[in-house]
Amino acid sequence: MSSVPGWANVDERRNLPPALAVSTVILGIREGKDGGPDKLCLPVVRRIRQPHTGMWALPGGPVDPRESLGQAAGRNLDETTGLRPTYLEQLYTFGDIDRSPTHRLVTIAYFALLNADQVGATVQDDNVAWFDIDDPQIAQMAFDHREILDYAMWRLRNKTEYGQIAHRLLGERFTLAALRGVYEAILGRRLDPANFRRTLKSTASIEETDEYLAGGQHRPPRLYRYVGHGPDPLEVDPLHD
Amino acid sequence: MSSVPGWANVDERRNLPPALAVSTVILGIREGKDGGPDKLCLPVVRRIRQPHTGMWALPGGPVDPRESLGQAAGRNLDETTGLRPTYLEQLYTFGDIDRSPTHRLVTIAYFALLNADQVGATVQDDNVAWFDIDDPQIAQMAFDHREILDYAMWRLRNKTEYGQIAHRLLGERFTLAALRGVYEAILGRRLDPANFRRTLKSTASIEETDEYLAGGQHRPPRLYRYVGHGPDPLEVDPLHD
DNA sequence: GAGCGTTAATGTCAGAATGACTCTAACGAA
DNA sequence: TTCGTTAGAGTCATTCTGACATTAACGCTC
Repeated sequence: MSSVPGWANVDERRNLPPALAVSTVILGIREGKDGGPDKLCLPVVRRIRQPHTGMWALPGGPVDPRESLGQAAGRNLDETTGLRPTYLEQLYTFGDIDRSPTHRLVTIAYFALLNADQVGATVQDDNVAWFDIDDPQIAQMAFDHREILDYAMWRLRNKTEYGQIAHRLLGERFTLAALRGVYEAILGRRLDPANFRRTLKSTASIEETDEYLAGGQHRPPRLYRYVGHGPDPLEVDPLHD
Repeated sequence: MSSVPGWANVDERRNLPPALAVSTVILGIREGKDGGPDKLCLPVVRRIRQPHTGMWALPGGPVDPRESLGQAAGRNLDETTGLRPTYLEQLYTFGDIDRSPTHRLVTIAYFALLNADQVGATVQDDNVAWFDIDDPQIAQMAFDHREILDYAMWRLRNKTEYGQIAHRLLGERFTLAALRGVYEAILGRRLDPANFRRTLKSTASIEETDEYLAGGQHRPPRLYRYVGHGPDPLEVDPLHD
């Protein structure tokens, strides 16, 4: 383990308090190419400092003493990518001793969702890029960020209540086919359209509107709306679910 | 907000890095009194320092720079209560600005389980006590610890895989009735013994032994064993579930 | 030892939920 | 008008679930 300019060396850092940071996995959905299934995608930032210079990393940064953890996640996200997601939830805190080669770093990981028209709309910057979730270019990431991403996907797939999550990846109104695309992207398998319709119609959180999506080549699909509980909080607090 | 001896005052602490601590919700199970349902219970410690002096709090303490977060939780647990649980899992990180009246405090909450013969076996100390989960004496706790406890219960109830959790609250071998008692204590309602048996027999993680529990007044029940995946890790890492 | 009370363990049955599939409706394009 | 495609409703067999009945095996009492 080598000493890096600007950082305390190994012996010194043992007595420093751990640095506190937040990182965020931000997922959006993008239509599948030529009839393929929809894909989850995310923005990542290129590291311009030591360690892991040049590698892709999750957006994030230090926690200011005057802000809460959720606020820190939202602010860092805005500053590095210009994104303001509609959903933000705490994932897990990573604090292994050697997860950063240069100093002791404790990172609170967050999980965010973007609706369709925010996907791709980051600041113009060569150091920010979007990748599909299975793109080989992010098979390796800085620090343990690839593990954080895998954990986020695991959590997403094991959510019991999808209604909330699916509707935040789409807009205010959506077709059942679009919603099914979201489910298929998350679960990684095709779903029967008829059965999907039946089960979703039996859940109370989605209701049909009187509008139809015009302009398509075939029978126009009805638009649906998510009727969740209450307004959209910036941070979903699991204490009050 | 008053200045407390030994702590930085409000203006000063705004520029200090947040203090990092761990706290643990440790649950065990205890047989119901006179035929009643089994009860979940936990040890708590009395605060002997500012703030919230005299109130009950979750066991915990600061994170040492040389240990991982899980190690910090286990060590603090052992030092304050003498307990070494068979299961330890990270819950959530609490970091609101005003959760401590005296300083900025970020707490990583952990969740632990004890098997039956560890319940009540804490160090001899007037400042450690065991309470049933619904005991009015812990309706209020120091800091936001009551919210942490409520969140731990919510998480426990919403676990999809109970086999692992239930068996760690019992010993190596257990009867189906005892296992049902655990489920009933967690879910807070009675379960049909016949249906409970059926569903559990269909899960692969529990297998029957050739032994029976002797000494009872009625037909001796068969003993079962949990056949989990691999050895017991001190810290369950959700990345590799 | 026979009968009784209690718990262990198995069996049955109806209704709900689920997956695979068919059928009809409504659009644009040819 | 016909055709291809997607929207949306319906059918049916299988599985899952909750409620309840039945049999087995102990200790206890008489």
